[in-house]
Amino acid sequence: MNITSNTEDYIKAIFHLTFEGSVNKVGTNQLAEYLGLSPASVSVMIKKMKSKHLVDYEKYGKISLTEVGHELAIKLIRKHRLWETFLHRYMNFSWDEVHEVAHQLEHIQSPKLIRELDNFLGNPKLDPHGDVIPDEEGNFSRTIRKSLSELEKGQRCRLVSVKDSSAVFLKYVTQLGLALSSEIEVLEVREFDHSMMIKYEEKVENVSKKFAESVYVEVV
Amino acid sequence: MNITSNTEDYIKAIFHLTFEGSVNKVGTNQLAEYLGLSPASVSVMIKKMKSKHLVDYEKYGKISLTEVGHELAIKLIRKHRLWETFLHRYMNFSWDEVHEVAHQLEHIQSPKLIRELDNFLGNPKLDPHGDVIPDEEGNFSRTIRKSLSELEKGQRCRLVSVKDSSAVFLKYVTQLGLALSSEIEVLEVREFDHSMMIKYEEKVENVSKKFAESVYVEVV
DNA sequence: ATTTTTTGTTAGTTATATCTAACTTTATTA
DNA sequence: TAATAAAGTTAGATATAACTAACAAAAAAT
Repeated sequence: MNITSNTEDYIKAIFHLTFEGSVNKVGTNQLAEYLGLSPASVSVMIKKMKSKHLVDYEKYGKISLTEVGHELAIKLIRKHRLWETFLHRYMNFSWDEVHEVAHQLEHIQSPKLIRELDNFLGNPKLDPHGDVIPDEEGNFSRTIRKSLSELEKGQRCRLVSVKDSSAVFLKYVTQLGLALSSEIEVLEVREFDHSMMIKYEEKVENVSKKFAESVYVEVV
Repeated sequence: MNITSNTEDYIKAIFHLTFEGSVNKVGTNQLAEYLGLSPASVSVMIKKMKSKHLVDYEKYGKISLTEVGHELAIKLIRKHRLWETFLHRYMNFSWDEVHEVAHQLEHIQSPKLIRELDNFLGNPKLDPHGDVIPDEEGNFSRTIRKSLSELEKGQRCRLVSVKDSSAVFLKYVTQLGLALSSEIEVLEVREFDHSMMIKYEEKVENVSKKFAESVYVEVV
């Protein structure tokens, strides 16, 4: 019973939508939307994954990972984030370029390679987006992260990670002149659309609610 | 018209059997044998590859790579050998461990990654098995290599590369105490089975014809 | 409570890539 | 040259994983 790289994509997707999301179960349509596939394809695939004991699922019900599926997901996250770190540090990839290639690299099967890579990188704790890298046993701190949108007028914070790893979003962040560790002050929060006026490094910019929700911060 | 990683395996196999072999065309059965597949599967696949202009082929005829196929093969060889070098130098992989993982890594699609990797490694000319790494333009010196089996009694040589990259063979070479650059003296060549008695670093060993054919040397 | 909307499933098709079994062509040998 | 052996092909089946179209169940709204 070997797991294809396709199945790995499903496992990771379910993990992101459940464990890392706000709910702990996900529907087939929602999963299909996330993966960019038709609900029909997902429906069929989930049935196969159930027979492989990777997911808990009943017809017309919601999907969640089994213990085995959960462990596989964490291993994949670990691989993905270690590769991202490698690409960023040694291959001169910007933080908006790492995701796509790391997505390919995470499917490489070689426990030794991952152990050695982790060691080569000095057992990093965070990836280029500020996300925690699980250790070899799958342990990792689950810090309850606060998004910029939760702050109020006058509060100051430091950018610690991003919710969205897509190139379009990260390019925008970079273009604004923001990066991990940037210190931000909330100058104004508009009641109308929850957009914010923020100040950082002598710059003053207006950002949307959607943007503020995609940025994780640590209040200082 | 995108090329699957499966098709890439066929291209590399044809390259190894033709350009790197003694003939310049190969039959479906021979290719099937090399790839560990049934002749039927290969027959079907080659037809598809012909329609994609990757191979020259006529029914019941022999297979050879087109210009496009040849260029793709060299790119794959370049990727494979750069990854082998990386694994050997930085990930503590022995020369018998690199092949399998490099075979997975060579399918990663990212021209930037390969450029950066090449640069990171200092544009290496040889991989851990002593094979030449093609440069970005696909150029590489094709030295006519001499195998140990071609030497006569009394000749001395230096091990420069190996014909076979399989773990079983490389482990045997290592076990014998041989490695790249080892200096070898041919003490005896048996007419009976062409086995050889060789001397290196104060050791005297008997090796088969098959072994001697799998080792490339430079006469000194 | 019934209709409508949303969500999810099944059936049938397609594409890739493999297999075995049966058949055909080419090459070798008696 | 005719029989045999080797090499190669085709047909039909299987597995994975996707799709569309049609249908069914659950949830929401009237």
